[in-house]
Amino acid sequence: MQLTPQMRLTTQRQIILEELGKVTSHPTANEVYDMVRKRLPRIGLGTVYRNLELMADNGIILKLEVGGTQKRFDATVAPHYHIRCVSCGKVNDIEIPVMEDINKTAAELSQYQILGHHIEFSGICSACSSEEKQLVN
Amino acid sequence: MQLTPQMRLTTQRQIILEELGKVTSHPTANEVYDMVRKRLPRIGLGTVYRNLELMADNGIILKLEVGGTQKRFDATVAPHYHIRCVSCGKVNDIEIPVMEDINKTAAELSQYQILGHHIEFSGICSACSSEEKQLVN
DNA sequence: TTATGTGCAAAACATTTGCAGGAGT
DNA sequence: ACTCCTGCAAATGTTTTGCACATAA
Repeated sequence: MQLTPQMRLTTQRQIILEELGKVTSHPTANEVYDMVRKRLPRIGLGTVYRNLELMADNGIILKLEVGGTQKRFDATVAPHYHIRCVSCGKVNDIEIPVMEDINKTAAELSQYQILGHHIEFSGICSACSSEEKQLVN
Repeated sequence: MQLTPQMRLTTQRQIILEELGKVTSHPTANEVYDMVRKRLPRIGLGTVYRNLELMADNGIILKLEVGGTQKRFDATVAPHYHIRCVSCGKVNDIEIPVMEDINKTAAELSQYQILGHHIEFSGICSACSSEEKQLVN
């Protein structure tokens, strides 16, 4: 997708951005669609996909290419890391300091022009581990 | 998918594993299918998916949930990190020492039971950056 | 006014699954 | 023999796209 300097501020885009900003849950495109549809019942899923993609390309939001089958979106563009529960699939932020220096290390140890990095932890969230205990009993 | 202790050694499984072991390119399921089909022309894509999934669950291979639309598979199960070219989409290993300690840090700073982590760098590979130069000229 | 954006529906991909027949143990 | 596994094809799930109409600038 292209960076279009003349990107119009449409109602759909405003509301997508507002709704994404309200949550910390890193929703999938379909979840954003459901949230937005409460306010704009006639919006199309294609519009949601197109605009999330466009905003991600323009650095307004973050597209997370994490584990699981669907892409997720995040209104927080400042660098940070994520943790995914292997049991329920939910993705959360994790408050670990960002390692700025490893990009330099990576540049030295590879033939690539490094653009960035992302860390994804995997684990079991507290909600799922208490469920697990209940099942065992 | 389940861990079945009585997992049979079929021709299909042997060949999938052999072919995956031959390459360092982290192929997608479809690419594995193409490789395997040269030796087993009647194998089904479903069989490839089923077996890659099964082997990943048993720790025989690694399933990479990296950027891009498709999952990728890796015969090297020892912990290591990856780098993806944002231009051509290829995924390579990157020889950066694995940080074992950050799992502990993550456990302290979160409510999760940490199982592991993965780092994915993004950048532009040397092949793509030389192409880029040619296009500019 | 006019280029850009939207809704809708179809298409394109990626992956999973049901089932009848085949093969490993 | 008795499971487990495979090939095939259909189903499912996710994302992209074509197009006629709508709308922001």
